[in-house]
Amino acid sequence: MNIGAASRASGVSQRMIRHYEQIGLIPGAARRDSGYRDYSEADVHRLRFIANARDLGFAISEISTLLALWSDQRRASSEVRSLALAHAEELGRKARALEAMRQTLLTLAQQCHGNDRPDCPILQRLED
Amino acid sequence: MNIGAASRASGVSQRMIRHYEQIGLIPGAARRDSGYRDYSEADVHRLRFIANARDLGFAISEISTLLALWSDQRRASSEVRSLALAHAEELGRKARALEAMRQTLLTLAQQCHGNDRPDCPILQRLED
DNA sequence: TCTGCACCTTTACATCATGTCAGGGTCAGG
DNA sequence: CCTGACCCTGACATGATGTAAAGGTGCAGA
Repeated sequence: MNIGAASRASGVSQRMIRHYEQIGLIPGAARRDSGYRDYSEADVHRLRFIANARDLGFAISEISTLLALWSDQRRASSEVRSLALAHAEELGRKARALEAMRQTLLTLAQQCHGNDRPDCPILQRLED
Repeated sequence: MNIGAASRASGVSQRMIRHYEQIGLIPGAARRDSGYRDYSEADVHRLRFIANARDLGFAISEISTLLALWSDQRRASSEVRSLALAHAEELGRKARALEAMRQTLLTLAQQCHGNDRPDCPILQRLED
């Protein structure tokens, strides 16, 4: 399977497939005589795994660990679980930070009459 | 005031002060004969404004607009308000996305007994 | 006055994940 | 054999920020 087909089958862009290969997240693909990369079903399976992990917000370094655990038949599921929980906590931190910013902005916007006069508590707050 | 003092007074790193100057977010600083940048209290005030806006998650392009509105005495506060509300909505979108990822991970982790056996619903889910 | 240290200057490279473009080679059908 | 679709590598861009190198400046103390 050429890279285009592998990309369509996995949902990972050709650009990122080559990138993942370059940074060592996935092994170098087999090559045809022409130099074209050649992917197996197992390769596509791994790419889908990566795409799903990315969708859950895992960073490449975390995915690298997940891939190792995935292919380790003797792995302990507790390792995967604690990685997932740590990541969930990190996501929660980020979500709460964004939410706090949002609340601040909403409060300020509420205090801003939003007419065509120049005074605005939002700008005043930014000056402090 | 040299850049180091301006940095300490505003909370913006020297690196970012120079960067903001380079990308045109702030005007080029006055220079001494030595070539050293020289900052006024007004310059520091503007840098603090930028730092506060960054803390609220505004992107540089949005801050550029905010700075223009800030220095425009004839501005309408409604412009500032709608910019803030649009940004708040964007923050909400991102926060909800992170929260959805987090919930997915928590659900999966709950289904994972987390012992030393290899089967793990988290990894299974990533395979789909 | 010389010396040393703290500060300043510019330039460049790194991050992270991803897009896009350029300049070329390959393959398959008509 | 030509054409269009595909593939290759390499390079540049994003956004916000850090760090490092190589060199000039300014001031205080010996």
